[in-house]
Amino acid sequence: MRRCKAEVERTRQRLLDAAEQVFSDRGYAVARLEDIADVAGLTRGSIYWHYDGKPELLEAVIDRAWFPWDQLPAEQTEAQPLPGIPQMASVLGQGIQQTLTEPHLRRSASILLQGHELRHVSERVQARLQGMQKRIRRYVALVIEQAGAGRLAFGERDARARAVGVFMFGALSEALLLGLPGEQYPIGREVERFILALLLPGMEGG
Amino acid sequence: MRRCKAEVERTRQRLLDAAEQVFSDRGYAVARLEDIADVAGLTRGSIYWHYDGKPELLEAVIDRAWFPWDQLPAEQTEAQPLPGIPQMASVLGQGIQQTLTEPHLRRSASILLQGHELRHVSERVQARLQGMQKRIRRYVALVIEQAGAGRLAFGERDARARAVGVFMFGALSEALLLGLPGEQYPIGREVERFILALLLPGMEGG
Amino acid sequence: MRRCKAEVERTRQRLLDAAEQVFSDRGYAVARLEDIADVAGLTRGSIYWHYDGKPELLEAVIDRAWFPWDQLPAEQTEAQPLPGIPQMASVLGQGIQQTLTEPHLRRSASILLQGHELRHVSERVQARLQGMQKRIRRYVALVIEQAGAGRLAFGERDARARAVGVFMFGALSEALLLGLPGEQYPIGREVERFILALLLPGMEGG
Amino acid sequence: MRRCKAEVERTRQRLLDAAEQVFSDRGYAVARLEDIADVAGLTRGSIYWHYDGKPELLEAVIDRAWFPWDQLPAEQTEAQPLPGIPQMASVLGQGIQQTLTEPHLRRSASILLQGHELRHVSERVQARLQGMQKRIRRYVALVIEQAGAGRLAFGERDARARAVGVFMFGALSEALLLGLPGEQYPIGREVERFILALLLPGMEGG
DNA sequence: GATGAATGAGTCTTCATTCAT
DNA sequence: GATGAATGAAGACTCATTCAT
Repeated sequence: MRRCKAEVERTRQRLLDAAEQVFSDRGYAVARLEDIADVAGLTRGSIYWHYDGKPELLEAVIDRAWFPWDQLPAEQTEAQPLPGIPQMASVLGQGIQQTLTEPHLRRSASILLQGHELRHVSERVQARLQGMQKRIRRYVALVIEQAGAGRLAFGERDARARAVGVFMFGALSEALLLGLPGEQYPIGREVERFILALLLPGMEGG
Repeated sequence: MRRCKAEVERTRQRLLDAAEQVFSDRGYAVARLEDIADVAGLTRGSIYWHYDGKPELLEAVIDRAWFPWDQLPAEQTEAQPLPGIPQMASVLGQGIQQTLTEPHLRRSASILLQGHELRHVSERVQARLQGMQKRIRRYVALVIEQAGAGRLAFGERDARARAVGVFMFGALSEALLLGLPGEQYPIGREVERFILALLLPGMEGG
Repeated sequence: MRRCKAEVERTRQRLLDAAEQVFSDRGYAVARLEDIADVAGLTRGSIYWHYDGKPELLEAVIDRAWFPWDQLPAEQTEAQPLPGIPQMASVLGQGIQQTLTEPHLRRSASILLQGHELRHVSERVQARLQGMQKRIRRYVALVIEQAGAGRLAFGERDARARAVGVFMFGALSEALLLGLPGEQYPIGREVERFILALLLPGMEGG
Repeated sequence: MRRCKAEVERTRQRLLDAAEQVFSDRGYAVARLEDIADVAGLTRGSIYWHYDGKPELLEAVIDRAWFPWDQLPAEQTEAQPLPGIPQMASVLGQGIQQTLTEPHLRRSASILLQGHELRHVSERVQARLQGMQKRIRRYVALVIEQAGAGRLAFGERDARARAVGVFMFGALSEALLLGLPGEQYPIGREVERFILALLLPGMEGG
């Protein structure tokens, strides 16, 4: 019965897909390993060959999920020059849109936002959320800095970067909690517009 | 032991307080009725005298919770004239701040934001969130309308009202999910500033 | 609030009626005191003023129930001469018919036949059944004795009396277990006919 | 621990045996799954691997139970010629005796006769009883028909068949409800004698 | 006499987890 | 690698019973 490594890997991915789906649909606490196994076409018992238990399965799901903003540069580099504010707004807006539209991303986001009750399961959830927030803020701050260098009062730059992060968080949370379908509503466009509305006035007017 | 009506009412409130706390601390699914009973100083069984079960207890908690924005006027009336944008920004900012600071409000908010998994328990959760969002948007739209009547492009007013709602949602979600303590961070002030930055430019400049 | 004795007695009867009904409908073990209280128009708590608990309520119901054959003479007396076999057959048949038709009797019988599981609740149930059986047998034996004195082999008389008892038991059990309505089927007449068929041949032919 | 198929089947039988015993001893409503598990040498939880719950366990017990009269021919066939009345009486009498003596049969019968309260659990109980009654009656009617063809008034044949059924029902019920031990009392012999007394006179005398 | 709030023991049921095969 | 039987702990819910009013 020994299968090649690729085969095993495929099974693990099927398992993660299933877990992702069930965790996001029913919520981690209510999700049953049997449901996950069913979706994956396996049995409860076999989950334990691949993962140590339910919490570890959750962590694996979380660790596998990569969001558009996870690749945002944290620093100005020669290889990857920073965009201007309009382009950044577009990138972030599209990130939101994609996250809400692409099933895997949407499910992963839904799991991460499942509330601080997951704290008791894995502190990695909160760490992941914090990391995402920090990354977005840092990126926005960098772009703002470059766009309007020197013209912003001390602290103002960070406040605006934070505002962008909060707004994105809100767009995501709202859509997921209220079940707004990503395909129909141009949430990404809204995000883009309001980043522009928020950042451009203070920049251009300088 | 039968007590006078007031005593019974106090017991129910104690029960709701306890449920609020335990539901928000551990999450609804993980919360044990025994914990709630313990916190309320009662026994598991007596919960069933007052409520039909765990879901009904959740609904009672949700129905009891009133947030600052639940009282926002949905229409312009003579008795209650609409404020200007700065005052509105202040009101909404303080609402966020109060919600994150006052324990009861914070817990209630935490429960409502516990993710769409609560859908399977009570559809009232989502209805409540939607209602809150609508109320805030309507209010903001009214104030914008009054402040800059006629000067906004069609649809622009609602878009901005929506943006305010999304931002507030984000501020709340972020603080609750990441466990930011309301007392230390001036989140309300940030909300206020964001609203001003978003709404004033388009108004005054008109 | 003090009511006269008659009033109290009426309440107790209402309670016993309710208990009789609920015990026979749902079965003793499944019957809830709340159901009984509801039917009686009282509350759970007040049952305890009249009876010590559920088992005692059952006993009270059993003790109140009187079946037609409970009055059968256990001995030949001058005041109450024994009937002939045909008249006895008629009496017993009518007893069965009445028990299956009259609601109170039917319910009581249903409770008594609820199986030996009631042993664990009150040994009075089995004692009652045994008593009924003995009484019927003794009576039948007396009547047989008188009708065909001397002509029956030793032991034969008791065997036939026992057979009559068993047949009546069967008619009752069958009707109650299978839910045959007393009003529509002439079960009593059947009992009568087969007592005749069983007893007359051996008597007359002698 | 997974064992071979035969082992699993043995476990199921052990479970059914245990359920049979506990259901008949304490009564279905009062029987605890824990007791059943204990008797079977398993744990409460494992019952749910094999059956969906308590009611389904009851049904499985009922469906497994086969009484002597379940094999009685429902029709005259060449392969299986009908017996005469004396032989039939002997067969039925022995059936009763065996049912009261053999532990499995006695327990199964005890469960079926546990009263119509089981209606609320599974309508299969009543259906089973009715089926048994019908089968016995049909068989007796066939034998009577063959023994005294043409000499019985219309309807008389069925009435006597019914009487036999009722008597058997009574013998069974009485023994079970009053706890008469099958080994000591010749109840089967009594049934046989009753049947003869009831059927032979009308046949031979014709 | 009656009520209804409160108790606490009892039981079903679920489900993560283990492990022989 | 995978299966499915079995475990055991945990939790929701029921209900007889108590008791202050």
